[in-house]
Amino acid sequence: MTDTAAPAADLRPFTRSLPMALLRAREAAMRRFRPHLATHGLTEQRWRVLRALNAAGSPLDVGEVADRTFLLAPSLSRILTDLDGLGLVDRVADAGDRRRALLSLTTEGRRVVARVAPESEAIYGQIEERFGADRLDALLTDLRDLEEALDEEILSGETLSEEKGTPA
Amino acid sequence: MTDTAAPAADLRPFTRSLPMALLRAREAAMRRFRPHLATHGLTEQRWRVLRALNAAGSPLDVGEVADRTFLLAPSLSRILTDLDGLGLVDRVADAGDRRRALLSLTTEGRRVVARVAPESEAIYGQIEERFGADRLDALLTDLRDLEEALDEEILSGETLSEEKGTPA
DNA sequence: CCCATATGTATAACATGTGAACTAATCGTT
DNA sequence: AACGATTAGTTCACATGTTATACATATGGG
Repeated sequence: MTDTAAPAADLRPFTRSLPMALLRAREAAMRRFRPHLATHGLTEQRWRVLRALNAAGSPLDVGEVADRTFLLAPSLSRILTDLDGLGLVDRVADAGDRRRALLSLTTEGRRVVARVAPESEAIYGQIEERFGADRLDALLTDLRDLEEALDEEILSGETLSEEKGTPA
Repeated sequence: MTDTAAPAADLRPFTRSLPMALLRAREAAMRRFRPHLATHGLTEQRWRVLRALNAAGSPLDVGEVADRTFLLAPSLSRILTDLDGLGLVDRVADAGDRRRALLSLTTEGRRVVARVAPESEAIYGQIEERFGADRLDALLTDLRDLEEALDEEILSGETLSEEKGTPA
């Protein structure tokens, strides 16, 4: 009695679902990076943290790193404990605001980045080659546009009551 | 000692990283769906399983559902236990091949799909409206192309110099 | 000063992602 | 029929995602 054939509702097939398409494309890309990172004992997320600190050059607080790596605070908190334990990242309390923890790469952390970066960029080069560098560039622009379009005013009519209140 | 300013390596900034762009765009989309699904006690992944079974109309085995929902076997196994426990999905052993478990929606499962589908499609309509239906269509095509380009010969090729250095 | 509130970060609890090992059933060969 | 190899699914172990909550320090009135 549970295997009748009539669908209960009309739903867009997965092949036309944006979240599924984004997930699949991302997974196709990550399948190329993950084995490489794994040989260096890194996960994708740990690598994102190392990259962010490397690019910054100067210490960042946890919130900054969360924004730049697009990691949620609980995940980042665990990852920092791990990277600290591995001796790749240094955590020191901010002297001016002791709620903040300032993060920086250790010497060993920089060494790991220097070792992983070239091959990581090489893999990226392969992706550019396969899909076309110009087309990839256009895709990145589209994705950025999409993100901006979707991030605006996320719930219809819910908030935005913070406006100046001046009657129309 | 750990806060010198010179980056250890040249790395593409996150703003030009394909995996990050895909992740951010997907998250922007999912932020719109998640609250809706949560009000029905559904996670994104459970909803994908219900959709797949609904679209199929006839029972599917676990492997088929894994392929269609793009879920890995361990995740799907747990999710099926949950959906079974919730009374939304039925699991019966295949008579012809007793390794297989045949999955179908229960009556209650179909009821949930019928309840969730309309609003889910409405949210999708909002996304189309914001980004442009035609542009979204083109994006889906690009993403499909990208996936195909990256999935080719990744298993057999071993194109990358697989240096067997000792894992750090 | 004292307190209420806000902010930065961490922890808890549960669900999923990921790679590996495991179990049970089937298949192909002999 | 026996047996090794395959296949479908599950389970394990650990890392991350997601939401809610806790905790500490800062900040802004009274």
